[in-house]
Amino acid sequence: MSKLYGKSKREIAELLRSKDIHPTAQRIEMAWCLLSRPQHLSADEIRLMLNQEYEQVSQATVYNNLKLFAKKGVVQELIVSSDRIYYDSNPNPHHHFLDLDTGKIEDIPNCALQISQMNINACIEDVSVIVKGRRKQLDLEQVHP
Amino acid sequence: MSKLYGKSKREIAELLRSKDIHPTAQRIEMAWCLLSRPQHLSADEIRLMLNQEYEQVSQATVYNNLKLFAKKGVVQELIVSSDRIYYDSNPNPHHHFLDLDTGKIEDIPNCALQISQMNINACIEDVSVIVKGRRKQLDLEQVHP
DNA sequence: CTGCTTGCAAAGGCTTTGCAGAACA
DNA sequence: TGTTCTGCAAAGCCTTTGCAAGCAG
Repeated sequence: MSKLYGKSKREIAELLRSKDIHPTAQRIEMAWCLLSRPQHLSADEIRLMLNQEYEQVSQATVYNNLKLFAKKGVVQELIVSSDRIYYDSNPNPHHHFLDLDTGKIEDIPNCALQISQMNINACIEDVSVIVKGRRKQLDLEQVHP
Repeated sequence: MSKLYGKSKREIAELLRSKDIHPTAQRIEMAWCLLSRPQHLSADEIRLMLNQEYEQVSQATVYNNLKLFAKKGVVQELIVSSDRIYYDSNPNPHHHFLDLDTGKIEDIPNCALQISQMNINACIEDVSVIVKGRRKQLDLEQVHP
């Protein structure tokens, strides 16, 4: 399995093809931007990032392709608040921490959270854990600035 | 601690007062309906239930009071899909199962799901687990009708 | 040439809000 | 009498969709 992040655009095109997605210029830009590192972005954040210098991708295309990416397993839709959908550049199963102070979403490493028991009479397709909290202030200077 | 469900309207009024909510007619109807049993309802489902026979509560009031109930801990906001917010009549911490066939949300008893390990450097305020899956067909007649 | 994509604009759906009138203490 | 609450209508916001034009194989 190749690296997850920091792919070249050529590699991105290949990844898209491998997921049965026709690699158009817009899609390559979007995936390249999203998959540059672990991150959690809304459709609008992605559109703004892409169009900073000049208009590269339209709003409709951003929305449509994000849905497509999620369906094909390139990224993961993340439902943490009711305002908007976030897209997680890590498509593999893992859990999330929402920092209530900053609103930022972070991945929880699988080693940091384990579900020990699950007695549910069903074919389970997905388990998502969302932990909400506030980062501890380890730095005393923040208390006495 | 008194029973959670099936309260009389008088008891509902008392519950609301205990949560620092002025018990108006509309609020009592809403809470009485919601807290009649364990359930997960959207704002619109609640409005429809309340107004089946005659207009009791307006849309704006339903939305405003649900937000108020959630803030005061009478019910719990449930974010499982991006389309709408659900309100859970059980305000205590627990987890949820989403049936992908029916779209119905069910509570997962705490005994059926346990998190064994959680190494997160933060003050945790909430942990929500959403399990998505399909109920197993235990009835063979459904396979050979 | 044909099917897929893009992008604009409009529509859709849920939720929030401004405001006037009603209810209540 | 003053504050709180309700309800109507409109606005807001994110997202989806219809459709014509563009692009690619």
